[in-house]
Amino acid sequence: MASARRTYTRASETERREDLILATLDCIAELGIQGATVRQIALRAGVTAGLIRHYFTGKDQMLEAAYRAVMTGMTKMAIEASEQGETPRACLRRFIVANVTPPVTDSRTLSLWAAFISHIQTDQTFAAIHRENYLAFLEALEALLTAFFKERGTDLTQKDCRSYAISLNALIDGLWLEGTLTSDLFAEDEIADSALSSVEALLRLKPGELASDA
Amino acid sequence: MASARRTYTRASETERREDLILATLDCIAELGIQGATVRQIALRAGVTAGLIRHYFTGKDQMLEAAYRAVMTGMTKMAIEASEQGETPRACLRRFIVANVTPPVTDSRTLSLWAAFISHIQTDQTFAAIHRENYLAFLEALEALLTAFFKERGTDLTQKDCRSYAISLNALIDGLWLEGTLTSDLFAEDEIADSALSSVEALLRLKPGELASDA
DNA sequence: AACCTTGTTATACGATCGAATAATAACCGT
DNA sequence: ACGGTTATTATTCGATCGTATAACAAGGTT
Repeated sequence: MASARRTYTRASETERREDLILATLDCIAELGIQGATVRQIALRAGVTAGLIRHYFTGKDQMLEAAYRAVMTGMTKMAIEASEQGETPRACLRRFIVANVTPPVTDSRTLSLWAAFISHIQTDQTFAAIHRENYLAFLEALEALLTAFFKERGTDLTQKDCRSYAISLNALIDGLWLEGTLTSDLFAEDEIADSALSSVEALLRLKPGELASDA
Repeated sequence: MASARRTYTRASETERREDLILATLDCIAELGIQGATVRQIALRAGVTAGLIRHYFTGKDQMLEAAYRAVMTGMTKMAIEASEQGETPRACLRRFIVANVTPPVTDSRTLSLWAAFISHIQTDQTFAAIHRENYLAFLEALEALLTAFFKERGTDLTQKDCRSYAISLNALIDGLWLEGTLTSDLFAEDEIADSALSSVEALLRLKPGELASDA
């Protein structure tokens, strides 16, 4: 009566890592970071807990990998959206809207983001990951702004561009936060409309100069 | 050789609760929410772990109390700062600056804020606390805006006022976040200056109309 | 000064955590 | 088809978690 061992299939390293990271994110989003235990994660990934230490040196390293996955996923979605625009103006507009509408505004994503942010002060690696992504986002925004103003014929010092990027980034972050945390308080397109008209105001454009389809 | 018991002094209920909450916040800020265990909290509060359940029904309830303490503390500081202004314009300006400068921009506070935010999706009580404070902040901002525009003679529909408040709140939140998370990237007054000129832009004021001392 | 209330300590319990180790089965090269 | 490699499972370990309970001492009352 030897109890049979579980049957299993071997997976490629990248595939397995990905599964484990996704399972980690599921746990954090649904159960909080407290509920993201190696056992719970393994359960969701369909493996046993011991396997985690075969792919990561420990739980901490896996959390770091998960943080990277979340942040790069967010910026990637926004950048890809902007690349679908045909003019610098459309690119900028798409980038802004993408950041304050689904799938970027997602309660699950926010939950993950906040859980990791709270680790930045404690863990130096998390701080480094944050900085990487913050600077990448800022750079993307600066590039979009530069192209936009160049097309308009407005010349812009690099300093002003950076200053605009910081403000716009703050506004976008804030609207993303509010719109996601308190989504039931806002109408369908209220946040997106607010984002566009606010950006127009921040850049000292005329109303509709960025948002209108004309 | 009976081992002596610890000597202790009885404290008033409010005092003891406060100590325990402060100790909780210390733990979360320095060790992360994972490190905020009943034993560690009790250690910092100078009591033994069992006492916690004499003042709270459990650890969760104490965390909720701690969350309330953080949020009311933040909004209180900003509102008190605004009340020191003598004109509606000064009140608004002070309110904005207070939200993006110390002691509100404090890495410790941010750490606490994020840790609690990540619980909002999981715990309904945390969601309710968040909503209370968000709405209170929005109301305070709307009141400041109403007074400001009334003094200027600009009439403003309630809808526009709300819309402004949402945008301003987002900008303030975002700058608070960036300025605190990445404080070493910015010069002394860069964030505060950026906040004021951005608010001017958002409200479609002329540059300096809000910020200048004139 | 003896008593009563209760804030506080001390200790124990069961559950669960992350990590380590040994056994095993799946896949690959031959 | 077979043997070697190793990805994966299974099991165990010590530490630590939140909670429960009992013993105790501090401070007020009479």
